[in-house]
Amino acid sequence: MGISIIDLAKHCNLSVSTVSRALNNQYGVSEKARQKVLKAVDELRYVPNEGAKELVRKRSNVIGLILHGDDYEVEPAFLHHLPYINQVLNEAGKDTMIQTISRVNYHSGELQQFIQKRNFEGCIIFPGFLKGHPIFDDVLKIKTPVVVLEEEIEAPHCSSINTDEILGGELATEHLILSGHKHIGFINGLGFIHISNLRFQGYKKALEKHGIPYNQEYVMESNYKGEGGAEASTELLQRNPEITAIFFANDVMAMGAISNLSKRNIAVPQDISIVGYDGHRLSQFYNPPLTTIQIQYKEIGGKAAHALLELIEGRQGKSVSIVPRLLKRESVKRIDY
Amino acid sequence: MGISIIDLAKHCNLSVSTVSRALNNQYGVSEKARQKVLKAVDELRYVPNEGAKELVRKRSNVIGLILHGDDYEVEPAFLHHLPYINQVLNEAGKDTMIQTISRVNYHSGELQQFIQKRNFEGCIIFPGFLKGHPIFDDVLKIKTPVVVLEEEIEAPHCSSINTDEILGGELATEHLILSGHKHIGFINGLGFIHISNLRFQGYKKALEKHGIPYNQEYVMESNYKGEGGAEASTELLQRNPEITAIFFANDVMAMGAISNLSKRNIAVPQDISIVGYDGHRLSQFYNPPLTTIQIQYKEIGGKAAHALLELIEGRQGKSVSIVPRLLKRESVKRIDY
DNA sequence: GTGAAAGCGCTAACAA
DNA sequence: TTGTTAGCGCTTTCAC
Repeated sequence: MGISIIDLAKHCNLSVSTVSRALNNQYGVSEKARQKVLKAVDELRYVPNEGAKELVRKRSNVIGLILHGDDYEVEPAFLHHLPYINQVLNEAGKDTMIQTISRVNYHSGELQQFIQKRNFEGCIIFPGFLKGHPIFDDVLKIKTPVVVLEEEIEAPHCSSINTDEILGGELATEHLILSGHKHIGFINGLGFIHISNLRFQGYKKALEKHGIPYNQEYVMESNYKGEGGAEASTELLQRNPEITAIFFANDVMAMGAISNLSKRNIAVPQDISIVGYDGHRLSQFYNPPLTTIQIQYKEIGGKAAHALLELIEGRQGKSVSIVPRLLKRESVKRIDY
Repeated sequence: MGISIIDLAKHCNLSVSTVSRALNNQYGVSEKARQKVLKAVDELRYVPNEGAKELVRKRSNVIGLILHGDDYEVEPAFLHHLPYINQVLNEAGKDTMIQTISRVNYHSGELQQFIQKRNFEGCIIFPGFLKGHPIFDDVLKIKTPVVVLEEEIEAPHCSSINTDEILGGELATEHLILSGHKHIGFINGLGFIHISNLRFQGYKKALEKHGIPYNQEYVMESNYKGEGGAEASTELLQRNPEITAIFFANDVMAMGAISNLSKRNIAVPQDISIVGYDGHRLSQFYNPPLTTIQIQYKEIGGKAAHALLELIEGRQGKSVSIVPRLLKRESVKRIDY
C-alpha cells in the first residue's frame, strides 16, 4: 500500500497532525509548512487512503447504486439513467458503488446490510423493482438518505423522481386524436407494473378530453417485449379492423409490431399509425422514424443525483415530477374524416 | 454507525478476537462460542464494517470499473457489458466501484490515484478509450491487476478480452457474397478507432477469399451515428449505382441508412441488402429485422470478470478472443446473377 | 502554529 | 480455546 501520511510527515519534518491539517486546507498551518507538504505530496505521489479517512470521519463519501440483478435479456431500464447519475455524483466528489439486488430472492434487511457494510452515505434505487417489493419497506425503516427512481415513496429521508406517466400517455394518445384518428388501440405492458397503469390512465384521459368513447375492446395487455407487441397488435387489428392507430406502452413493442406488420404488408404509417413510449435512442432511426414519448433520462439522472446530495446535506425529502415530451416523427399519418 | 465487534463481544462475554475468529469461520473457536456469536449477530443485527477490515487486511475486495465520462449522446459501448460484469463480480463477493474518467482531459497518473484512493484490488477498463490513450501507459506502470475490454494490452498483471473483429467483418461480408452479391459497399466508422480498421480488414479478407477484387470506391468512412450512416450510404449509392449490398460497421449506421433509404423509396432488402454490426438488442425488431454480427456481451462480461479474478489470485495475464456470430435475418436478399 | 496521543472497527500476532 | 494488544491510515481533541 503506497506511502502514508506518516511517511509524508517524516519527509517534511513535520508532525502527522500538521500534515493532515495542511492536506485538508485547515486553518492554523503556516504557509511555509503548507508548501512543504504540497511539494512532498507531488514528489512522493501521496494519495490519501479514503478508507482510513472514512473510519475516523464516519462518513464514507460513497453512494450505493442499487440495481436489480435478475435477467438482462430485456434491456434493463436502469442503464439509461446510470451514466448520467454517476457522472453528476462523481463530479460532486462522491464515489459510487454498484449493488446488485435480486428482485425475486430479496430478504428483508438486505438493503440495510449493504448500506452498513460499506457505510453508504445514501443510495439510489434504480427502476426495476415492483411497487410493493420488500426493498421499499426496508427503505422506510432506515434513516440513510435514499432516492427512488420511477416509484413513489414518502419519508423525510427519501426523495423520488418520477416521470409524469399519465401525461405521457395523454400526449401520445392526444397526438393520435389530433391527427384525426378516432379508433385508437392501446397495447399496454404488464399490468402489475405500476407505470403500465399510469400510461393507461393517460390514454383514457385523452380520449375523454376529446369526447371519444372508451372502448375496452381496443385495449390489450402485453409484456413490453418485441414479440409481445407483434402478437398483441395482430390480434387487436384482427378483432377490430376499424382501428387506424395504436399507442404502445413502450418503443420495443411498437418496433416489434411494425416489423411484424410490415411482413404482412401492412405499412406504417400508410395503413396504420403507431406511437411508442420511451424515446429510445434508436427510435429516430427506426423505419419509419418512430413517434414516441421521450423520457428525459438525463434530466431524471441529474435531478436524482442532486436530490440525493440535498438529502445528505440534511434537507427534507421531496418528490420531483419530470415532464415527458412528445417526439413527432413519421409513424403517424394525419387522416381526414 | 451501527454496532461494532466490541459491542458484539461484550454481549457475548467473549473477547473481540474470539468473536472475530468466529465471524471469519476460523479454527480454534468452540462450537458453543461460535453459536453464541452467530446468535448475537442476528439479535443485534451486526454488520461488519468492510472499510475497517480493509484497513488491516490491506485488501479491499473492491474492483474499480473504469468508464469514460465525456458524452453520452451516442449510446456508450460500456453499457452493454456493465451489468454482466458486475453481476459476476458481485457473486464472487467483490464490490464494484464506478470511476468515470475523461477521455479528453486525462492527466497521467490519474488511474493510479483512483486505485490507491480506494485501494482497488483490480480494475476493468471499459471500451471507449482510444488506442494510445494515456490511460494505457498508466496501466503498464502499475502492478494492480487490470482487465481491458476491446483493446489489446500485454503485461503479466493485465488481461484483455477482445472480440475477433476481423472475423466479424469477414462473416458479414462473406454472408453477402454467399447471397450472390458482387458489388458490396462498406461504410466504416471513424478511422482512428481501432475496431474500425479490424472490421475493414475482415471486409477485405472476405472479398479476397472469394476472388472479388477490392474496390476502394466502395468504401467510405462515417461516424458510427445514424445520420452518418444515412449520408454515407446516399453518397455511396449515388456514386456507385451498381452496388447491391452494404456492410455497415455498426447497427446504428445501418438503421439510419435503412430509415433514410426507405424515405426515398429504396427498399431493404428488395432494392439493396444491408448487414450491420453489434447485434444490438433492437436489431431483431427492426423493419426489416437486421442481419448483423452479434457481439457476445454476456460472454465477454463473464470472461472479463473471471480473468480479473484470476489475476487477483496471482495468475499471469492472458489475452482472450471471443468469436462473434452472424445473425441471419431479413435485411439481406439472395440474388442470382 | 505545531505536536502527542487517542481512537475509528477490525485482524492477527502473541500469550496464556 | 480464549484473551491481550499492536497497529492499519487517518482525523481530531488537547496541550504546548
